[in-house]
Amino acid sequence: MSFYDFSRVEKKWQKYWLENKTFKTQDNREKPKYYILDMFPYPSGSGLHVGHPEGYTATDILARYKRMKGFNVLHPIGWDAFGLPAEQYAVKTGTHPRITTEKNIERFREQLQMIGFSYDWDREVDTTDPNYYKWTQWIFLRLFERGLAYEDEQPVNWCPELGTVLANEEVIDGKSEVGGYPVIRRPMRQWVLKITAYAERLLEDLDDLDWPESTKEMQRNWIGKSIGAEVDFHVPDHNEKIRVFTTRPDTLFGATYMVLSPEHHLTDVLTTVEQKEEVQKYKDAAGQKSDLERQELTKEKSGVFTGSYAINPVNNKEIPIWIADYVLAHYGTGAIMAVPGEDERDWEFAEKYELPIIRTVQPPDDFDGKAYTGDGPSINSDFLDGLYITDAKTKIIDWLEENGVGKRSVNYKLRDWLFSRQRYWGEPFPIIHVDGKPKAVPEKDLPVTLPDVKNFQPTKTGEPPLAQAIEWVETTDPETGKKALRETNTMPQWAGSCWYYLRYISPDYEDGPVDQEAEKYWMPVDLYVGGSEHSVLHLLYARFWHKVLYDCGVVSTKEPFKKLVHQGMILGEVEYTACEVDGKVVSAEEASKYENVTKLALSESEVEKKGDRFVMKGTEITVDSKAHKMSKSRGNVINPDDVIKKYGADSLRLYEMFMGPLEQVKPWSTKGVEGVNRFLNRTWRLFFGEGESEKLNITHQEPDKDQLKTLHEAIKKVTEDIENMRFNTAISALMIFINEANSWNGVPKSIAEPFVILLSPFAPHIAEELWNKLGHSESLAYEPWPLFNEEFLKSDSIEMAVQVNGKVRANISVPSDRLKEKEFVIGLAKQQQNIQKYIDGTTSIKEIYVPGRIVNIVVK
RNA sequence: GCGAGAGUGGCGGAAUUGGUAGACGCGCCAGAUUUAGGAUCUGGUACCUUUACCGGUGUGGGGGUUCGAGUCCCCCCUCUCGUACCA
Repeated sequence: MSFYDFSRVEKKWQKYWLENKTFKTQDNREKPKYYILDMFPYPSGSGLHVGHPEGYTATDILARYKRMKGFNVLHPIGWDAFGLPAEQYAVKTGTHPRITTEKNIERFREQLQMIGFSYDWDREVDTTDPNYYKWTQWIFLRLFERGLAYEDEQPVNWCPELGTVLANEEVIDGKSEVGGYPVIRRPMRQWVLKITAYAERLLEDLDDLDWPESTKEMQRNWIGKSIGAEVDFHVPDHNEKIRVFTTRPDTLFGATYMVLSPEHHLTDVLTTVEQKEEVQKYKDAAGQKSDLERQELTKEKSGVFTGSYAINPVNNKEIPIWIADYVLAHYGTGAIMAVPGEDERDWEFAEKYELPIIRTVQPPDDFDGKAYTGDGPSINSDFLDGLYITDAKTKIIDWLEENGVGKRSVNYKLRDWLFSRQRYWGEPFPIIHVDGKPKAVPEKDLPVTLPDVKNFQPTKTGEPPLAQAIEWVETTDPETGKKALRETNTMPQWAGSCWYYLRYISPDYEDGPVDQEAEKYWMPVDLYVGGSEHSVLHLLYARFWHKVLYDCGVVSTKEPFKKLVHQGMILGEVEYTACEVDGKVVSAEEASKYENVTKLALSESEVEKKGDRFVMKGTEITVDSKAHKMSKSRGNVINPDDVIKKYGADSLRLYEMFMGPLEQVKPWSTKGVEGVNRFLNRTWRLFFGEGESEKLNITHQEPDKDQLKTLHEAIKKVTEDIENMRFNTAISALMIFINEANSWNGVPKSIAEPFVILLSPFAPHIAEELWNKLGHSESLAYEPWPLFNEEFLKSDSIEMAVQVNGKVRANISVPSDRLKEKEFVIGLAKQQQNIQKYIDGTTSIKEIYVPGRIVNIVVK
C-alpha cells in the first residue's frame, strides 16, 4: 500500500518555496491589496509553543486564499526581540543579549519555516537591528518635538528584583507581570509620553473599527472617560482652595466633608499643629505601602482629620477636610468632596468616623440600603429640589459657572505613559542632556547605538546599566560643542512593536520609517490576528503612535488595524484527577475537609460519566475533569516540533484549525491530530490507490452529475467558510468530499484539480505534491481559486420532513421542478402512511409549507 | 461588586433570515483483512423503550411568543475571561 511520506514531501516544498521566493510580495499596485498581519513573536529561548501556529495558520490560510483570489498579499513576519529574558540571561551568564537573541531568532525562523507559512522572508524585521531602531528613535524625536515626550520626576513602580521601573500596566496586583516580584512606589526621573493628549481621539475612533466588542470595551474602560464638573472649595484659614472632580455635582448640597489623597500637595499646608503628628504618621504609612498592600486593606477604610475646614460653595457651610488613602492621588485632582448619602465609599467612611450624612436624592419607598446611587428627585438641595439627576446636574453646573466656583469638566482614567526603563536591552533614547536639559540628537546622527558594557545588571540605586559605559555617556553637543551626557534609560519593549507593521511595507527604505507611496497602497492592515492579552497595552500604544504619525503626515490612515481577531488559547489535554486522603480515594467534597490531600491522575478509561459529573468507574467517587493551561510545571506542554516530527506540518496546521472556532479557548487532543492525519492519508490514497506504485488513480473521463455536485458543494462551503474564518467547518467540508470521492471508481482530473486547490491553503505541502503529480511543473500558489456553479448544486429531488402538529412524522422526496407547487407537495405528504395515521379523524386547521424546508399540518 | 462572553452526546464541536438538533472528527461497539498486534476498510453509535418498526424524552433550569424555538423575549443557575476604592 502506498503511503504519504510527509517528511520528504514537506521538506521538498519548503525548500522549493524558499529557493523560488514563491511568496515574495511584488510591489504591483495595479492589483487589489490585502495586508494580513500576525502579531510578531518575542523570540524566547524555549521556541514556539502550539499557541503560535494557531493564529499564524489562520492568517496563512487567508493569505494563500487571497493570493489565489487575485489579491496582492502582504504577509510578513518579524521579531519583537528586545526584552527582559535575554537580558536576565546575560546577567546570569555574561552572554551578550545580542548573541542570545540572534540564536533564538534563528530557531524561531526555522520552526516557522517548518510549518510552511507563506511569509515574504525578504521583509523580516527585527526591533533590535540598529537599522530598525534608528526609526524607532526617529519617531521618538517626533514625539519629543511635539511636546508629547517629557521628563518628569514621579512616583514610579520600582521593582527591586528586576531592577527597573514598570508601567502601571505591567504591574498586576502589586506584583510585576513578568516574574511576579513585589513592586514598590518610589519617585524617579522618568520619560513619559503624553498619551492623554490623544485620549479623546483614541476613544472616538474605536467606534468604526471592526474589532471584537470586548476588546473595544476594554480600551474604553482603560481610557475611562467620565463627564462631570470641577468644583473649588475655599479654605479660609489658609486662603487656599481645593479643587475636586465629581461626576455628581447635583449632590453638592450633600457634601459633608472633603478627602485629600495622602500624596496631595496641600496636605502639609492644611494640617493644623495639633493634627500634624497624626497626619504625618498616616502619610508615612500610606507611602510605604505597596499597591498590593493598599489593595489588600480595602475592606476597612482609614483616614485622619487635618484640622482644617473648607467652605461648601453652595451653602457656605464649613466642612472638615480629611486625608484618606481611599482617594487616589492620580485620579481626577487627587481630592474629593464626600457625599456619603449618595456614595457607598463615602458612606462607609462617614459611618466609621461619625461624619454627618445628608441625602440629596429621594430613594424609593422600598429602599432600605445605605448610600443611594440611583435616580430620583433631589431633596435637601435648595434650588435643585425636585429635579432628577440629569436636570439637576445641568442646573448646578450653570450655577457654578455663573458664580465662578466650578465648571463643566471631562476626566480620563488614562494616564501618561511611563516610557523609560533602567535596562540594557532596549532602544537607547536619542537624547543628550546639555546643562541639565534634554536635547534631541540630530537626525543625521541616528541611530544612537547601544554601547557594549561589561555588566548588564542595573545598580542598586536604580542607575541603568548604560551608565557604566562612561565613554558613551560623556559626549559633546554637536551644536554648541558643550559637554553633554547621553540619556542612560532605554525604551520599553512596547516601543518597537508600536510601528513594526509600517516597516514591513518598505523594510529597506532609507529616507524615513516608511515609503509614503507604498504606505498609501498597503495601509491599513486589513486583518490583524493575535492574542487577547494585547487588548489594551500594545493595541492602545500602537494606535497612539499611529495617530501621532498621522498628524506628522507620515501615514495616511487614522487607524492602523481595520479588522482584529484574537485567537483563543490552546489548553493542555483534559486531565482527570481524584483526591486521595491517607491512601484512600475520596470525592472532592469529602476531601475539602482534610488538609493532607494528594491529587491522583486518572486515565480516561478509569472514569465514566454519571449525571453531570465524572466518577471513578463503578463508584460514586467524583473525579475532577479539566483542561489546564499548558505550563512547564504541570508538564502538559505540547511542543510543535514533536507534533511535526510525528504527524507532519500539514497535520499540525489542519488540527489546529479543526479543533474549533479560532477565537475560542480549546483543549489539545493528540487523538484529534491522529484524526486529521488519517484524513491526509485517505486523501493521498484517493489519488494513488492502494497499489505499491505511485501511479495516479486519476481518470480523464467527464465527471458525472454527482461528482460535480460533490465538488461544487465543497467549493461553496470552503470558500464561504474561509471568507468568514470558519476554518473548522471548511475542513469538515474537505473531509466530506474525500469520504464521498472514496466511493467513486477513480477521480476525474477535472474534479481532482479544483479539490487540490481547495485543500492547499490548509495543507499546502501535500497539495503542492499532488498538484505536481497531476502534471504541473509550477507551484499552485497563484492558481485561480475555483468558482462554484449553482447549477451543479441542484439535485433532481429534495428530501423534506413532514410534521403533524410540529412533530416530524415522515419524510418525503419532492421533485425539484415541482417544489413551488404547494398543493402538490401537501397532497404528497398526506399520502404518507404514517401521516394518515395522525390526521385521520381530525380536522385540519392549518397547512404550512415552506418550499424546500418543511411541511407542517396542524390538526385538532 | 461591575463589564463581556459562553452553557448542545462519553469528548472537541456542527446547525443560513426561527423550519428534520448532533455535520465533521475523536472515542466506543460489531464485522472484514491479518499468524497476532498495529495500520486499513465496512457498518453502527444522543438517551429511554423495543428483536425490529413504531413511540417517548432531549440543546444549563423555569416561564413566554409561534403552526414550529438550540435560535426570539423575561426570570434564575453555573462557568470562563477582563476589571477592581476611578469620585
